[in-house]
Amino acid sequence: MHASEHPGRILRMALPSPLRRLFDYRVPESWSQATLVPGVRISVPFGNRTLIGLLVEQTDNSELAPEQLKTAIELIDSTPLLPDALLELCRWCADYYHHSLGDTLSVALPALLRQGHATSLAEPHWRCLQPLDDKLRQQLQRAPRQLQAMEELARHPKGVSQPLLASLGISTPTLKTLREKQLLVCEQREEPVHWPSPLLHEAPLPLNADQQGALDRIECDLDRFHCHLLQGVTGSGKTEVYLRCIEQVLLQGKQALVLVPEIGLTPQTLQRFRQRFNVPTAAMHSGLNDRERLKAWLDARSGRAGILIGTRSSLFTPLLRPGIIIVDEEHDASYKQQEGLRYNARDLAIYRAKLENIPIVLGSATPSLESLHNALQQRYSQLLLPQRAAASHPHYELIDLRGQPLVAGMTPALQGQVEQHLAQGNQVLLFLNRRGYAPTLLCHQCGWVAECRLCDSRMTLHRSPPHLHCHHCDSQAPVPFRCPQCQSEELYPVGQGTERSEEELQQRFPKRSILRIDRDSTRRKDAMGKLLKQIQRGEPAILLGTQMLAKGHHFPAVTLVAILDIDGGLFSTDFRGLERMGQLLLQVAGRAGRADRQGSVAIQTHNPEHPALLQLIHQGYEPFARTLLQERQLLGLPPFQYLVLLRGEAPAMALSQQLLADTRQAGEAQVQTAGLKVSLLGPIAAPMERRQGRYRSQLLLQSHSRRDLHQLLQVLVPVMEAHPLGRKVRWSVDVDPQEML
DNA sequence: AGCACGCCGACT
DNA sequence: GTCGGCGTGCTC
Ligand SMILES: [Zn+2]
Ligand SMILES: [Zn+2]
Repeated sequence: MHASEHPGRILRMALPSPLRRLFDYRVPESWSQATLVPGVRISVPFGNRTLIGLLVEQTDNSELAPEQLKTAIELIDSTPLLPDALLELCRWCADYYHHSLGDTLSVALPALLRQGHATSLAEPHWRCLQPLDDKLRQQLQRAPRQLQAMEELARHPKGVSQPLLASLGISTPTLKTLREKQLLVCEQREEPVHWPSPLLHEAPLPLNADQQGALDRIECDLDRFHCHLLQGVTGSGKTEVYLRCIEQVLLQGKQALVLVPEIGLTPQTLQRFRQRFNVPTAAMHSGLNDRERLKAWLDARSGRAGILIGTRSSLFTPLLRPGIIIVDEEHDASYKQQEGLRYNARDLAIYRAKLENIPIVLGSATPSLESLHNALQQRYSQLLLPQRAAASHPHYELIDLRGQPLVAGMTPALQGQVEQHLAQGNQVLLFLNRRGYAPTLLCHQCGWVAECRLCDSRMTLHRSPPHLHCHHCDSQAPVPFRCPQCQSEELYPVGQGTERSEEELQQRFPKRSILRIDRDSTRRKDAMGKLLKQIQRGEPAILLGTQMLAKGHHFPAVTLVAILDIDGGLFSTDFRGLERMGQLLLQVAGRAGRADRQGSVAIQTHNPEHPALLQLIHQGYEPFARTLLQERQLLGLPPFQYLVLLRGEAPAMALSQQLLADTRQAGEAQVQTAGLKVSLLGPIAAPMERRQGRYRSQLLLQSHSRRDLHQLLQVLVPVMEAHPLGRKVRWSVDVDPQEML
């Protein structure tokens, strides 16, 4: 330890680098001490480049000798970019997921701030200085562009921002000309921070008794940390409860953070919030450009926005006066990041609520087993919304596929039902979770199947346009005309994808409109909107689609939902397979039924006796989930024990196996010496050994104790970092893994 | 991760 | 002779 000659003159920085440590710098002589608070951005020399990092703390001693330290370059902020709570959240997150703090902060901050952009988005505003009278019109008669600009600005005497004017086709040179004529003035302006009143734009909907009960419970702990699990079936009015909670929070002058799944942030969702409240609602989703993202972030931080709605990474957005966090569809897998910093936004949201001492509401019709377990253990309050606001519970029916002749993947019985519902003027939704034409292309003569060059998987056959496509690595290939093995021309598609079902449905129901909704049919911009519009008209139609159809959208004219093949979900290799199946099934089923009549749900299966499936449809989600919880307990799986998955992938299997085997050995030694209660399983080859040309294997750590797991990783991560194979093998630490694949 | 350095094969 | 492959080391 070296003491510096000037106390407090060493800057401990988190830098955007995967290195899991902090870096010390000297303060330039010229800087004043006063403004150096943790959380400000500072640019520093790093190797032979310059990086922008965040100040973590100031100290007067360093592991390194003073002459080994470089001097910081530039102080970018006078006030911290992130408030204490957010800094603490990022520190905790980096620690819990064993990630570098600098990289964690990079995930938390909008790209423009990482690059050093200012924390204000003041825009030039133009305002007119003279009324646009006839005399002035006369003067500008021969300058139509200038006249257009004056007309626009005369309509908005308070001024209009330059980008908005540009979008109306009014160019900056035109405006500058008018300024020279003393007709306009330009000023830098930021939007006001105060909220318009009244807060409400429209009156809230009346609540039923259950909704009121849930709201009362949440309101009674509005000023402190508490976690609520709001469990309500589709159509039970969860969103209205959210809106009423938010209203209370806004009335106290505080803000709300609403997290939604990746595909949940539809224009309709946003509209619902903006229609209810006059207070600005900021949205953050993948469709924003860097500037729009920064604007939303700054609006939340400054308190300008009363509500921030966003997907996973919005969790890291600071709020000036945090009041509540809502996690909608809390069971959704998209809350877990699947690469880099593998955080779970739902779990971090709970920790954030604790830090900020505010309530959090987890909402779902089909809660994750983790959250349900916590509610059953009384760690969360469980708020039930059992009734569907309008329609009654749908009617479920299992259809045995065994030995049945199929057309478009449907048994004769199901075809009959479809016909019947269409004839009554209703819509029918067919769910098939498989894109493309067929999952396999097979040679009838020799048994050859089209496989991916880079993965241990089969290529999916697509017809429009014709090609083979690997859904695991995105590689594509032309459809062969002859079998590459035996030259036969008898190449047959095997299995049923949405494209093929669409084709067969058109033959089976030639007079009906068939609307296919999957990633391929909605790829073009606007295509989704068009399809939704057509569905919303309510004319009889068959809607055929994948997961996309199940999430977010409501189809009031649908009275029959059919799941063409549930069996894939019943026998997944992943331990969450059944949980996922149940959640997806109920989510799809929730599309059935309208206000005035009961909906039907038909489920086709080769396993009509499957106990979990029977329990789900006869007793509902919670009994089904309780059974799964018992199984998890017996098997030592989450939420009863905790898991960490160490993954490795390399150009050869031996490399990643070796790294993980050595890691395991180091782990066993540590378990011995430190007396940790952790089991190490593996390394084993991943369920799909080769993916994108890389061989993958994994080492599983399992324990009753999060503390022991954490302590073990504290040793193992440096072992992997220092291992000579740690470079050749791409490895990652996945705490609380979502998928084992 | 990024970037430099350095050591070997194969090209003008 | 040098151009460039990637193994190795380092980043306050
Ligand atoms: Zn063949
Ligand atoms: Zn592939």
